[in-house]
Amino acid sequence: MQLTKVTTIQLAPTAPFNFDATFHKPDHFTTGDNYWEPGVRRQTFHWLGRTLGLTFSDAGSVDHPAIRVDIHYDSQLEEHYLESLAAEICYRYNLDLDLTGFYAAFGSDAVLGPILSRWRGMRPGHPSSLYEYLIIGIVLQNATVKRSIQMFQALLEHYGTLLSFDGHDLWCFWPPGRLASISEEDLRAIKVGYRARSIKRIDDAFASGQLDELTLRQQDRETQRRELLKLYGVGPATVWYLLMDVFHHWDFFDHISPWEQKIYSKVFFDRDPEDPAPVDDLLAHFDRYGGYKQLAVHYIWEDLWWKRKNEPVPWLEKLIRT
DNA sequence: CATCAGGGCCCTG
DNA sequence: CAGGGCCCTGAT
Repeated sequence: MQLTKVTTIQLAPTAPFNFDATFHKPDHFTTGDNYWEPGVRRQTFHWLGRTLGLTFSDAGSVDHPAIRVDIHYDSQLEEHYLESLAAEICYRYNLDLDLTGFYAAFGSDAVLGPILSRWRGMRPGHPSSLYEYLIIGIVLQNATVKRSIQMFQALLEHYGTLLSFDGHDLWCFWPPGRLASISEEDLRAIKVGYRARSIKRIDDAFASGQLDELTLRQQDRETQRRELLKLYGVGPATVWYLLMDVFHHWDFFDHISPWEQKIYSKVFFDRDPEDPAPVDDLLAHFDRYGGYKQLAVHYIWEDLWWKRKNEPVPWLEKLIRT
């Protein structure tokens, strides 16, 4: 689908704001639904029944931030639609997040201090809706990175829409309920394996109205956790990611998967990844970051992945099963 | 060739 | 609460 029309809006994040570290997370695997280069991020966006192509451009500085968003579309967008889209972008990327308390508390911390100044203004966040993130979470399960990418790409190519805009072709997610007429067998045929059942049931849950993202955002964390765990195929690992990335809770840390345990062990305790520190020791260690523990670990984690992007980190390469 | 684990989760006993 | 099984892939 060619998106030939363009309209532009400006967003004003709170200062400080780091464009690249917010709009590109080097630990997220890349597929054909977004394209980043310094100062520019292109991505598809499914919002209120419309498929859009978005180009985010850095139009300011860390201390005087501004984001230009070129919205590529094909049918008329009303003013109130643009307003709700802007609010949604703001939510997903945490453009209103106030980081001053976090920086004040840990700016002079021996470990965190240098990292905070290196990435000053970086926001946590994720481009996906709850539905989209659930699908991604399912294809991450029990698979190597390469296989996850393969499954996700196959899903996009079968059920998504290829959007052409701004000189790029990027895949856009399909809407919840799209899989109603698709059988579990159809999904298995594109090699998602036993995850077909989880994907089907998640799609059903949204189509039937059992789950509504905007309603769930208003609930407290434990309600969110409980509701998400009701979904077939969603367990502790997936719900942990969701509470952080989709629901933006920064003050809890209760799960560490085996591959992350090895990396944290090396980073925080300089332990041999083959003989990692117990999960409970790591969780206890994170307590020092109090109500900011997700933010603290996110900063340290992203710092590591940016480092790897610029130069190989030999011990880390071994732990990434591509 | 065969075997096995991988960025989990469900189900059973 | 422990452990087997699961789709597929590629490493060994």
